[in-house]
Order: sequence, then structure tokens, then C-alpha cells
Amino acid sequence: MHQVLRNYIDRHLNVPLTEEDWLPIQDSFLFKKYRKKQYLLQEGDVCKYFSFIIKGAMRQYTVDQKGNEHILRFGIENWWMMDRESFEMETPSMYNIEAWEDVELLQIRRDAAVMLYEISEPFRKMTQELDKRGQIANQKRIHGAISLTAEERYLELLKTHPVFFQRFPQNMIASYLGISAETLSRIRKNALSK
Amino acid sequence: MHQVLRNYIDRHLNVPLTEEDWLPIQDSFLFKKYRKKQYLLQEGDVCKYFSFIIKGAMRQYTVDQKGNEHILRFGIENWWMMDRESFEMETPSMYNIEAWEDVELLQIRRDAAVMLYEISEPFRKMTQELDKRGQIANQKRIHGAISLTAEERYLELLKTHPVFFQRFPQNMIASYLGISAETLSRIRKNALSK
DNA sequence: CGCGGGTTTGATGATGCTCAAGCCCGGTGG
DNA sequence: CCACCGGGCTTGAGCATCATCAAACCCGCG
Repeated sequence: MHQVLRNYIDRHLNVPLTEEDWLPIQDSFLFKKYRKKQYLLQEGDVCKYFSFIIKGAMRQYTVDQKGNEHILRFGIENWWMMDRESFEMETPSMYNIEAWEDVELLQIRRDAAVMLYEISEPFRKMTQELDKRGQIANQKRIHGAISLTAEERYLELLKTHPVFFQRFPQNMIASYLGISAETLSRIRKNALSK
Repeated sequence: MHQVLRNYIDRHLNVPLTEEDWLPIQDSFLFKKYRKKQYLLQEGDVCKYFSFIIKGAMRQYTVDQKGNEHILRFGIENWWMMDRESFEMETPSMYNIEAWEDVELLQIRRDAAVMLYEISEPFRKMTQELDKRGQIANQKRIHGAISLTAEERYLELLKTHPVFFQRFPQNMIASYLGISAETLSRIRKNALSK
């Protein structure tokens, strides 16, 4: 179980973890399963866990007044899920985080994460790396949102994250792109004929 | 000059910097001025500096095939400017970073930053804090982009960053919001009459 | 077999873009 | 000191894009 996380960390640092480095990390993460459609986090609750996905697929989203869902993030194997704002600030979240497929997770609580961050340099390095990648990805997504058309954003996502199209239904992809399911359907039809 | 940065760091950590902590940081940052309309970074170049704004206003943007500008970020006093992707990966940037007003900066080169990161815990803590805030802000901006209308995004920006409206012309605000200058003008007229 | 979730298609309307013109105002040079 | 220029802002008309609503369809699963 935990071995998956160890491999992940090894891959993201330049050197493999020693046993001494690994043990405190291993001990901080608890294994947990959620069934499809189960919530990890519901709007209004505080996000208590930083979760590493061993298996399965998840999404983070809001529901607006009209009942429309807006998906901020997807997560699959080897991704991390949390509402960063709620987790860090310990404030109620505006998001829902839900298992879309049955998932297996390794979770760490905030206090344990803060502790681990102090005592474990590999963990610190890994989270730094994570932040860096996150910033870069977010920068790109924002740029796409303000400068590309719906079709361009679709093509971009198809290129950069084709796996989303295999794991999530199209109405969710549409929601992630910030367009309606009908529009995405028409864009795809249109793109085929070229 | 450098004192502004020191105050900034003090404010972002819980304890004031000691002299020993401060000196290596001070030595790593070089003071530099740019005139209005001067580029810090041009599309195609590698972003070599991580810049702290002491005075002035800047923007990071792209220009598309049709010649339209798309502003990803604004920066004013006490903000940091760089293209994170280009700086970290040392790859050519797709962005321009330009002084909109005359600016005074403290700049650190990538190699010095990496070094400082290793030897200075306060600097490390500060950049972590910066990353955390950046992630939270980006998460919000992405959510706004996929779930809010143009008018809602305008009102949100007016609430969260009113200072932008004092420092940048409306066509730039529009570009930042991902709408045309004409649309922003109409939204404002409309919002007044309510 | 029937149900329900997901997708497609069509018709209509709202939102926001584009192009064009005019205005306002501060800065510059004659 | 005034005229002019240019950048920024506004306004209007027409158009493209995308959302909404409604209906039909498809298909896997109980």
C-alpha cells in the first residue's frame, strides 16, 4: 500500500529514500478507501486531510445557486487531493471533493503534515516540488481561461491530459473547461469533421 | 532600499530576522530600476530573475496572433514578479513582463536563489508562504474563470483588488479579466445604474 | 425489460466580441 | 498659449459564440 507512495517520492527526488527517511513518512499516512460517489469533503466542512491517490478517480467542484456544478480539479492515481485554502487556513471549504470511482487513499492530517514538514527533509522537498508544479500548471490554466476559445481549451486538454477523457464523462470534462455539456458535444462533432 | 524587503519578510514570518539571518539575504538581492514601458522579460527569453517590487507597477502578459494582449498578472509594491515556469525550468518564456510605471526592484538570480534556499531557513519559509498564498489565489481565480460571468468577475476583482483599478487603465483590467475593453466599459455603466 | 445517466441534436436567446466612430483629456511642440 | 496628437474610454450596430431548454437517443445494469 504505502509502497506506492514511497515509489512516488523516490521518483520526485533525485535519490531514493533511506529507511530512516521513509519510516516517519510511512507512519504519518493512513490508508483509507472511499466508495464511488462518497464525499471526502463537503462544502462547509474544513478539509482535514491531504490525500494521495493510490487508486481511483476523484473530483473537486462547487455547485452554484442554479444547481450547476463547476469542476476545479480532477485527480487520479499518483495525484494529490485537497482544498488547499481550507486545509491551510482551517476554514470551511466552498468545495466538494468526491470519489468518482472507488478510491484508495493515503491520508495525512494537517497537524501530522506540519510536524512531518519540520522533521523530514524529503517530505519537505517533495511538497515543494509539488507546489512548484502546481503553480506552473495553474498559471497555464489561467492563461488558457482568459485567452483561449472553448474549442482551443478543449484541444489543449485533449493534448495535455488525454487520460481525463478516459476516466471522466464528457459532462464533467465540459464543467472542467467551463462550458456546457452541449457545447462540448458540438465542439467534438465539429473537430471530427476536420 | 533593502530595508523594505526586510520589513516584508519580518511581516511574513512570526519572528523578526536576526542580523545573521538577514545578511545573506540582503547580499543576494540587487537593486535595479526600470523605466515605464521597459521590459524585464520578453517572450522567448529565459526569466533569469525573481523580482521583489519596491516601487511601481508591472504586468505579465502574452500577445496572441491577432495582436491582442492577455494579462496574466499585475504586480505592485511588495509583490513578486517572475514567470515561474521559465524561471524554474530555465526554458524560454511565452510571457512579457513590463514596467507599467517606473519601478524599483530587488532581484535575485536563479543560482543565488537556489543557494539561498539551501542555507537560509527564513528565506525558505518565506517562499513557502508565498507559494501557499499563490496556490490559494490561483485556485480562486480559476474557479472564477470557469464559474462566473464577466460581470461577476469584475465585481469580485473590484472587491478583492480595488488597488488595480487605481494603478492600471481599464483596458488592462479587461484583459486581466479575459474580456474586451468595450465589454468592461458597458459592465461598469450597467453596474452604476443599480 | 425498463430505468437512469450520459450524450446528441435542434431551436432560441443571451452574452460578449468586433469594427467603427466619437469623445475626453493630458502632454508636446510650434 | 494654443493646436494638435494619441491613448484611453465610451457608444452603437451587427455578429459569433455559447448557454439554455427540450426532446430523443444510446447503452449498461439491475
